[in-house]
Amino acid sequence: MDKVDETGRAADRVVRSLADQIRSGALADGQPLPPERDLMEAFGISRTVVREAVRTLSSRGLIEARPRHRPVVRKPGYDAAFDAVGSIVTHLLGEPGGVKNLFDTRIMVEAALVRQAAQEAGRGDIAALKDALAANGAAIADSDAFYRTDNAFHGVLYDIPRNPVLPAIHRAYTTWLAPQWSRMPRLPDRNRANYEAHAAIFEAILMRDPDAAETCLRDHLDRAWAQVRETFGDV
Amino acid sequence: MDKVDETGRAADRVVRSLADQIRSGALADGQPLPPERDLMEAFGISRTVVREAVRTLSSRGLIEARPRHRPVVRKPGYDAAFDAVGSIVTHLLGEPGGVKNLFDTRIMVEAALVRQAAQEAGRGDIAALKDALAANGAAIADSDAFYRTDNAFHGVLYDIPRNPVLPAIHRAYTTWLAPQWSRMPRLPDRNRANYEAHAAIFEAILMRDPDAAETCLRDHLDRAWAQVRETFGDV
DNA sequence: TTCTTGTTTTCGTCGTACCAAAAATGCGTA
DNA sequence: TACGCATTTTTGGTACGACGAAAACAAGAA
Repeated sequence: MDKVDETGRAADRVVRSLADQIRSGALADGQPLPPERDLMEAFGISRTVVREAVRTLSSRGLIEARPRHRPVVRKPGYDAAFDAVGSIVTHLLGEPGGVKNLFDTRIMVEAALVRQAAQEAGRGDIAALKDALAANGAAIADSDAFYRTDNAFHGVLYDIPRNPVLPAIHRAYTTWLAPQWSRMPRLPDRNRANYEAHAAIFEAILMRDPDAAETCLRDHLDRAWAQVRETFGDV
Repeated sequence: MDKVDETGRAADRVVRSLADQIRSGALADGQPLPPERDLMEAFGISRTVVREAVRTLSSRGLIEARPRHRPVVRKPGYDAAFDAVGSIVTHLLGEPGGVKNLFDTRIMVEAALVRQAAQEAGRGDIAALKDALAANGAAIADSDAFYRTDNAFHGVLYDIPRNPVLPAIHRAYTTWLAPQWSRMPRLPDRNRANYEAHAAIFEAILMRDPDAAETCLRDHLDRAWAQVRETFGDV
C-alpha cells in the first residue's frame, strides 16, 4: 500500500504528487508552495528535480510562479485552462488565417448563444442584457468605455446558459483578440453602429426570435470582421 | 541591434529564443532538438537552465520529449493547443459537474454545426456524411467499430466549415470524454438507436432543415447524456 | 546486406556552491 | 505600545562537476 508511483521521470512523479495535493486541498489555494529545499527532502530528490517539477506545474497553471518569489498554489478553474494555451494560441494567431479561424469560431459560438438566449433567457437574463445594452449606449462617445461595455454585453450572452466553461471562453476570446481590436481606429460612428447592432440583437432576443437574433449577431460580427480586414488586410 | 532579451529568468529567454526558431522554421518540425550541451554553449548558460527551458517548451507543446530521448521539435498546430490543457481539463472533469459542463458545450457546438451543415453543406460534404453514416450502420454489431464510426460521423460535421480549429475541438472532445464512454456498457440496441439518430440528423441536413437537424442532434446527445447518468450517476 | 556487438553520446539525477532578492527578525525611536 | 528601519536568515536562480544508464552510432561478423 501507499506505493509511490514509479512511472516516468522523477520530476513527473513529483508533479503528480503535488498536483494531487493541490486538487485535494492539502495545498490550499493562494498558499505558497513549500520551499524547494523542503520539497527535496520530503520527496527524497535533488533540487534539480524539484525545480523541474515546479516549472511544469507552473506551465500547467497549477501554481503561479513569479521570479524570485515563492510559487503560489492556484487551484485551476476553467480560466486556467485557457491561460495555459495562451502562448500557443498567440503563435497560431500569427500565421495566415489564424485570427480569422478563431474569429469564425467565435461567430459560431455566439450565434448559438443568441439562439439559446432567444429561446431560454429568463427575466434576470433579459434585465442583465438590458442593463449591459444601456451601459453600452451611454459609452458611445468614449471609445475605451465603449470597448469595455461592448465586451460586457457579449459577456452576458455567455452567462445565460449557466455553464462556467462559457464565460471562460469569452474571456479567452477577448484576451486573444484584444491585440487586434486595440489597434483599430476609434470612430464614434462605428461605436454607434455597433451599439445599434447590439440593440437589434437584444430586440430579437426579447421577441424570442432565434433566427432574427442569429441574423443580427452574424451581421454584427461580420461587419466587425470587415473592419478588421479594412484595417489590417489579410490576417 | 541584435540585443538579447534580458527580461525575466534566463530559462525564459532561452524558451523564447527556441520558440522563435521553431516558429520561423530554423528548427524544422520533426527534427530533434540540439543536445543540451550544445544549447548551453550556444546560449552561454548552464545545463540547469537548458533543462528548465526544455521542460517548459515540452509542456507548451512545442517539443515532444520522451524520457531519455532527444526532444523532437513539433510545430504547434491547433491540436497542440488542446493537448497543452489536457492535464488541467482532466482535473476539471473530476470535479462535480465537470463532465456535464464540457458535454453541454459539445451539444451547443454540434447543434451549431448541424445547423450550418443543413444550410451550407456542399455535395462533397453530403457524400462524406453519407459514407460515414453507412460505415456507422455497418458497425452496429461491433461495439468497438461502432464507437469509431460514431466519432467519425460526428467528425465530418466538424470538417464541413473548413475551419481547422473545429476538427481540433472534435479531437479534444473525443479524447477528454473517451474515459466516460469507454466504461459504458456495450449494447447493440443502443448502437442501433444511435445509428438511427445519426440517420435522422443526416436526413434533416439533406432536407436543408436546420431546425430539424438541431432537434435531432440535441435529442441524440441528450439521450447519450442520459445513458451516462444511468451508468455513473451524477458526474 | 543484415544482424550483432562494442563505443560514444546524451539524458536523468545528484551534490555543492554562490549570489542576490525576498522574507523574517530585532532593535531603536516616537 | 506600536511603528519604521537596518540587519540577519531564508530562499530562489544559476553555475559547475560528476556518474550511471539508456540511446544513438559505428564497426565488424554472419
